[in-house]
Amino acid sequence: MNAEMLKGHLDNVILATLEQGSAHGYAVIEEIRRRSRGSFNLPEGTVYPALHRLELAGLLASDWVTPDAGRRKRVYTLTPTGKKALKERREGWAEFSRAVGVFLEPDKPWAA
Amino acid sequence: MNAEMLKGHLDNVILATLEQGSAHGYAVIEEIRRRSRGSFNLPEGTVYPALHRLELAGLLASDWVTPDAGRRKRVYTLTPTGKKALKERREGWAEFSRAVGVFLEPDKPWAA
DNA sequence: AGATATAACCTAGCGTCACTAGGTATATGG
DNA sequence: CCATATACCTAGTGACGCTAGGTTATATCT
Repeated sequence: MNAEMLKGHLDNVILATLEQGSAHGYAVIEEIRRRSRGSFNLPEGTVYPALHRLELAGLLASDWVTPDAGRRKRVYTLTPTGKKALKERREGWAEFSRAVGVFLEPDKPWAA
Repeated sequence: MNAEMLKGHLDNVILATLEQGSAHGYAVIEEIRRRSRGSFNLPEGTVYPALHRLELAGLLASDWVTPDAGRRKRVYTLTPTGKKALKERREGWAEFSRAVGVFLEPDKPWAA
């Protein structure tokens, strides 16, 4: 599974991760690795810019949190716009994966 | 369904299209549109460079065909290397779509 | 005859984006 | 003291789908 595949899908994965609850960047990376069972082991240089992009686009909001121990964390939360976007992107993914499946999943009946 | 999604998947779609039989570039475009039921309506500037790329990589071979009427066509055929690559890429797609599904298909049981 | 449309090919340049590689700061365990 | 893990950041690179423009050939409509 090469890295190029993720292009255009990373944002959706991040939004879906934060749908389960707010989290800081590093935790997002770990949660994506966990839920994907290791299929998505994303470097920070991939995720941090994506988070900034999504905040700039208004789909996420962030708050700096200073814990008693350890360094500052930036906690991201899905905005209402982000929730709406996620819903639309789910439909986009459904159409996309269905279409690709026609070509790459020949065992399925719809592969005409 | 935005265009960025296709990145890293177009090659696989093309290989799978030519698995059904050799075809020239323009026909590949039409066949992809047909099989995807219009989801993939790809411009020539997307498909032709991809075909050249795949031939350069040894996954496709091409022959110029001069018909009685009309202009010359370049007919592409899957090479043995291409067939093997397609098989691997099918597995890559299976893993990828499973992993994304965890995030974007919450109705499915595996979405833990 | 001229205009338009479709089939069929091509490529230079653009923008997006995941990734590499490097940096900073805080805490813990050997 | 040094390595490891946590936690953040960004400049630059490379890959690639797409835009926009071009060429050649046949058919159709005015």
